[in-house]
Amino acid sequence: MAKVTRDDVARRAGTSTAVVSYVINNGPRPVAPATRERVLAAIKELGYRPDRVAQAMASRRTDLIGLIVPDARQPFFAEMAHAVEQAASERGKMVLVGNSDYADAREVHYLRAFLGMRVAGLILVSQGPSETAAAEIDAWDARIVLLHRRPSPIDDVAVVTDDVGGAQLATRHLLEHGAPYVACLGGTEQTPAEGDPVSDHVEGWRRAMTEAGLPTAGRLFQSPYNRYDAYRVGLELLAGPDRPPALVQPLRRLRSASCARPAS
Amino acid sequence: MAKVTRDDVARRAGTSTAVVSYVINNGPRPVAPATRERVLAAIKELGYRPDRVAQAMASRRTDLIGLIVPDARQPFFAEMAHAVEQAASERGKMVLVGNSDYADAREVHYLRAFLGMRVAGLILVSQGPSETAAAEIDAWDARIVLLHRRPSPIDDVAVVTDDVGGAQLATRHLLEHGAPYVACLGGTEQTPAEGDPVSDHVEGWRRAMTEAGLPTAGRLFQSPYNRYDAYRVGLELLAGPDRPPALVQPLRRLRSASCARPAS
DNA sequence: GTGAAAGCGCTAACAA
DNA sequence: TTGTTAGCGCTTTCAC
Repeated sequence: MAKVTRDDVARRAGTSTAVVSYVINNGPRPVAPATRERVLAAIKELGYRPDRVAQAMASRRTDLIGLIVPDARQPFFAEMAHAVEQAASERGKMVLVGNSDYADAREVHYLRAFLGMRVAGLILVSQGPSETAAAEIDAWDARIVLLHRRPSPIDDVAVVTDDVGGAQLATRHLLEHGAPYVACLGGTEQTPAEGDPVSDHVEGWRRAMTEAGLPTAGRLFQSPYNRYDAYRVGLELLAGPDRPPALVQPLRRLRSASCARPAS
Repeated sequence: MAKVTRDDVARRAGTSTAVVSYVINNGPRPVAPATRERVLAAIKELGYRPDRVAQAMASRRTDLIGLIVPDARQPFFAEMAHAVEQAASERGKMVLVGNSDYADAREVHYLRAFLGMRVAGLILVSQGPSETAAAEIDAWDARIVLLHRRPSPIDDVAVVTDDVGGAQLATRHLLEHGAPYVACLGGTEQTPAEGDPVSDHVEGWRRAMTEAGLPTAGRLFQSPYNRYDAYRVGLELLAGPDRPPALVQPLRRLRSASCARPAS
């Protein structure tokens, strides 16, 4: 099937190519009802589909949203990706998904690729503080939003949960229910970076314990950063000789969110 | 930061715009080493990034791969999407992901949107036989591949597992291990469509039972099409009065695959 | 309300 | 090996 272009439609409808555009885009100029009908009929008869690439080229904007996540196989990010896709779809946008696999290089790779594709917007669930990523973002003054994590080198609008507050609330809640103390199972704490959800959870737990006058020493447990190991460590902990009376573990589930805007 | 175009680079390097293209694309014409150096230097100095949309427009091909799945939140499809993305990324392609959410309309929507975006290729994990989807595919003679499911109205290259054979093997295996009979937990069997993995699994189980001279009546159980309900039904079954001696349940995990090519 | 035409930034003939 | 230039299919300004 030979490609049908806007010119074919115009010819068939006996109008100019501009009018065809006006009909397709509902603007920017008005079109007489009768003309519009002729154009629509021609479009249907010819099976015309506008070429989105050409549209993007001429209008200088795409209908693409880029989404970079550490690993979309993880239920938390899978859920996130699905939600983003749904919201985008409702607004006539398509979503490019990239997995950074927790690697700086891949994060930068997708940043570069997506921005080069002139995405209308980019959502970045950063996998950690990365100077190269920050530099890459600066190079294109692009519309980007950080989600879930707010690594310090990148200074953009961010949508994050109140991780410190949440963990603090949870811990306080358990204490109020009579637990003598609360242990915390908090991921591998290497460089407790600000803006890292797990670090923030641990911080929230620490605050709640401290405000209750309880020591935290020896009550923070760690496991590799995935559900299987966390589960195993949790079981060991609960079955061991020093079974804690209560335990908080950072849940990876998006609920409410707060929005931080950079000074700019 | 004002947009840097290829023309700026050419001017800066003191060459023509064509040479800049030759350098960027490593062809189609050779470039003298010295000239190449000047161009590369100019690119770096100016922070030039080729506009992928313009490239696509001019070359009439994008670096986009479309992937349509029923629901990327499900581990099976999440795994699949990740694998596709990884393979695409290795080949310099980006992946557009669309969830059909098991709805014809959404499947067609993404088919139309992705093909309109002139994706270089499209992978469709169909959510079921759909005449409209088939029609949409025919409308664009596009490069598409069916994955996991091969609904009858769509006649394209398909990559699927041997679902009948797999279930048959599993059932036979259990019987050879001495099970008096094998029950099957097989999803909601509405219209046992050919090419639907679960229908095929059931068929495989049926064949193995039949070849062993065993009746299947009353031994096929059904549950809604998700892991939670399947788990519940499975538990009930195993705890009930008619606990079957052995049970096969279609696993949703990709292993080996066979490739069917249409007559064309 | 409609049409002519100038780009959008790049690729790839074709010419030199 | 390098340069010139005609498009790619569409949007949008501007004149009618």
